[in-house]
Amino acid sequence: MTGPVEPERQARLDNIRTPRGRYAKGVARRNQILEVALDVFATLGEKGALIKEIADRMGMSQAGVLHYFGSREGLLIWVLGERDRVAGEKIALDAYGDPLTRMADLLRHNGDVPGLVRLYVSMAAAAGFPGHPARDFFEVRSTDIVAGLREGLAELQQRGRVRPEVDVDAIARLALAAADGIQYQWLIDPTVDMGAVIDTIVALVVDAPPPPEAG
Amino acid sequence: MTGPVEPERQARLDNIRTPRGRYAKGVARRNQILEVALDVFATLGEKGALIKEIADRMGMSQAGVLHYFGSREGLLIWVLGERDRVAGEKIALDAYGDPLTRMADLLRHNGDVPGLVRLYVSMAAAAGFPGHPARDFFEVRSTDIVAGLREGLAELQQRGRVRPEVDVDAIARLALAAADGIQYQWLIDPTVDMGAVIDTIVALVVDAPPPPEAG
DNA sequence: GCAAAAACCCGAACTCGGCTAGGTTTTCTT
DNA sequence: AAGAAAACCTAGCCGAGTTCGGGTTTTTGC
Repeated sequence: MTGPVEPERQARLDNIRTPRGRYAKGVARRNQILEVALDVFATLGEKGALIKEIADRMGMSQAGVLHYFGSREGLLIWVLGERDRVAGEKIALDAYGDPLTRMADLLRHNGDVPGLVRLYVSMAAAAGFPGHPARDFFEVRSTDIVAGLREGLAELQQRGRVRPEVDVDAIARLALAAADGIQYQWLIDPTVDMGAVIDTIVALVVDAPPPPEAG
Repeated sequence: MTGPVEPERQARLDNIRTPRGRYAKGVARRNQILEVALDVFATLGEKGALIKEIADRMGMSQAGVLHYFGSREGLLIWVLGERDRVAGEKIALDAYGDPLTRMADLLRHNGDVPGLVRLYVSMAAAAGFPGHPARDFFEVRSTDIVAGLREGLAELQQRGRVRPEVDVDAIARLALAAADGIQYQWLIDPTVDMGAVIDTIVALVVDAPPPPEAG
């Protein structure tokens, strides 16, 4: 997210004492913590993801972990961001089909990591509180997702695979809501097929692609 | 929910000591606590809903409150049930239109009680954990809702207001997922119209009612 | 009506987890 | 090599839920 800034030069000119930034060891450690935390959340869930647990696995103290993230919630937010980044990479690979089908794929992939789904859902709930540190994260995130879906759907609409009377903005919002909702539906009943919900939307809205050069 | 049982007679015959059940004062107090808790959650949200706060408003001690519910989570579950009950009563009054439109109404009504929505969402997330005491509650609840929707939609389908090729079961699940998802969408952006998402589904699936006895 | 039983309810201690303060060690810069 | 800042630890505080023992109030059987 935030790469290492380098305000040293300008600050030097201003004769202002500049912070050094993290040491090499520090950034490595920080990434390790993130990795471990991701794993802990995935297996133990948020409830079991005590910073004590993470610290133990890292072979360091609680305070040591806190040193990097300030608070437990701070760590949580970074874990979410990391999860998004990883998922984003994965989805970028097989970037075929319409945006909704891609979303369905992503959801099915989420079926492998219940701990993270749980973390995501509970963080989202907590972030609903005004002033919550993660609120920004989710706000940006959902805005981006809706925008992406709308764009993709509008393109399909221009190509004639979505009927012109369909309100692509409404569909985009519906898809996001359904995707979010089905995840915690799935948490209490793991037999539900998360992708199917999005498929339902696709079936209602997206027409089959035209036969390849009928002739 | 659980009325005062009366196994005294049989137990007497068996010469077994029977529990007395709650006293009149007890059930009254319990209901008061539930009412207060509902209000506290609605205004302060789950984070601020300390049992200390509820106890203070009741003019009693934390332990006193706990006496009735065993644990904080126990209380939370009862609050959710109570909220469902109240909402159910309200929706029963204006029981017009198709089931989806009724659901949209309910969602819009939820816009008045952000604290409860927050509680619901975060509890649902927590209940995702295996063995969580609230898991049962949510399981039964969503099963019931999906069944109700499916039934209502099937009826509409028979009356010809839903096209025969539509999979009512899939739509029911989609609607529930969308309803759940839009709620926490709304938590982080209160400007979204929660009902609109369901309306989108209605627009896709439900045809206009036939003109009243044309001719 | 009068015990006795059971529910009611409190004060106080205990637990557990996040967080802070402050000091010590390690790493980097010059 | 020296000094400054990051890395990291120990110790302890604090807030919130939970437990426990015991006293008080309400019911109920006789």
